[in-house]
Amino acid sequence: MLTQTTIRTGSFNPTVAQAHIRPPQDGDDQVGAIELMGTAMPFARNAEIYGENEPADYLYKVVSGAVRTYKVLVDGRRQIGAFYLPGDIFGLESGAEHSCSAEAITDSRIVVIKRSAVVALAARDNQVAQEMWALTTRELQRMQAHVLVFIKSAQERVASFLLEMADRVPGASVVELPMSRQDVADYLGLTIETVSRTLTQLERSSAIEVPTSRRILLRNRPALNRLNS
Amino acid sequence: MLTQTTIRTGSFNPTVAQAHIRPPQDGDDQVGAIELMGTAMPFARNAEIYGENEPADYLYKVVSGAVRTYKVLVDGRRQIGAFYLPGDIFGLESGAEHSCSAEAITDSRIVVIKRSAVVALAARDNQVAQEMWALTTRELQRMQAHVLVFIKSAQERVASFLLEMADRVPGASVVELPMSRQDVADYLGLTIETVSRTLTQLERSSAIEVPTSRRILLRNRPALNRLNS
DNA sequence: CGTGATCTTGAGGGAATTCAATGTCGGTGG
DNA sequence: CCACCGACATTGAATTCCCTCAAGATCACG
Repeated sequence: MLTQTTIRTGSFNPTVAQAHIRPPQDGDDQVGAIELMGTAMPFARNAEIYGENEPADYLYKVVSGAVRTYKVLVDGRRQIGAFYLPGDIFGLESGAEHSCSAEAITDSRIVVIKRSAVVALAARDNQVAQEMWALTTRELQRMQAHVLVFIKSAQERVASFLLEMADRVPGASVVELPMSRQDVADYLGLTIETVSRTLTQLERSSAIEVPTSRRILLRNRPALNRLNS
Repeated sequence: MLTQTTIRTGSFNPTVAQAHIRPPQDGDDQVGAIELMGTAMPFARNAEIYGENEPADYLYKVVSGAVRTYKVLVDGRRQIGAFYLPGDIFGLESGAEHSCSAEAITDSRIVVIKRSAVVALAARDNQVAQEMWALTTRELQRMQAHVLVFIKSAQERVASFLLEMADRVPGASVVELPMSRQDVADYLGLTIETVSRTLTQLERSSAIEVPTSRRILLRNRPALNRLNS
């Protein structure tokens, strides 16, 4: 028994509206044709978007907010597989059923796309089919990269995480974390205490600055990159 | 610094033969149309099949033998992402370049398929396009399942591994491991010593039997499943 | 300003690693 | 056939890094 995590209460399981055309908006940047189908839905903080083993009839795209996907063991240990930020598409990991659960980290707006619509479109338009394949491949690469954190020390894991988050908002060297320490811990395979202590260490060594718990300044990227191995 | 692994010498980088039609053979079971294109190539034990960041012009299918895909950190720590056995297709994790390296674990025969041929086929035949997407999705699911081992104890990791391997040769409750303890360790995020000790523990508790180091009998599946959480 | 949720810090313990030595197996050559 | 060798595996002892348990600090919110 390693990490013991209190199980969160996912509370909100939406009845999904019909797909229809909508005008483009912010968060539209990852895929061409696909983003035009579907309708943005609000999800409250900690609301469940879908559950593991539920039928996977939809794909999802974050418009605003943030999402975590995760699996839990029977005893409550939780492993977060990925965080999704505005512009990201998720729900690709599914065959007939979702292989993970997904929850909104903060209040979020999410475009919900009927999978069958995408499949139908892909059947007519090979461009779309290729895009879906490519998108899934990119997700697979992301996972394979993520697995590397688990052979790293706590310092290295946290440094990798900060750099990873920083790279997702290009240019800025201030990281605004939407997720709690517990989320970070469950993403990195550490405990909340170790994450906290490690951030303090990094701050003491002047690699970062932590003005508020959710805002982190990268003061010395080379140092962090060195830890990133 | 956690696991330190001696870096293996991948030595053999094949010049790949032209794709052409060949009759079906053993190991043909995962995909319909795709397996008919390409030609089986021999790879020696520990030979490199492809390297990380090499252009990804081919897909691969194991006919006989076994393959590992992995990433290494600069200091030599290695994380194995997956093992592939006869019938399995690998190399899907690639965009333009491979995101992992791949090596033959034992002497192997591997069908090498020109990616462009698959893409061309997929462009004409939506069935094929769907199949490729589905195959990549399954790979993604496999990875997501694998990530769960990293929140488990050593006993749980080894038990999971044995059950996973056993499920890939349905029916048999004897697992014939093609890979070394080091490979297992780098797959599970443990050290070789911990893997060894854990197997001994499991044997002492009568959950398994280890007649030779590469052959493992599952004596008490319920006990192993309990550890699998 | 109290209350709960979240985060930080400390002390102590434990599981896995590290380091080191011994054991086993398969092959090769005398 | 057996002795030797190297690769691989097992076992032991000591260490370390992270976890657990516990207390206190900070923050958001009513």
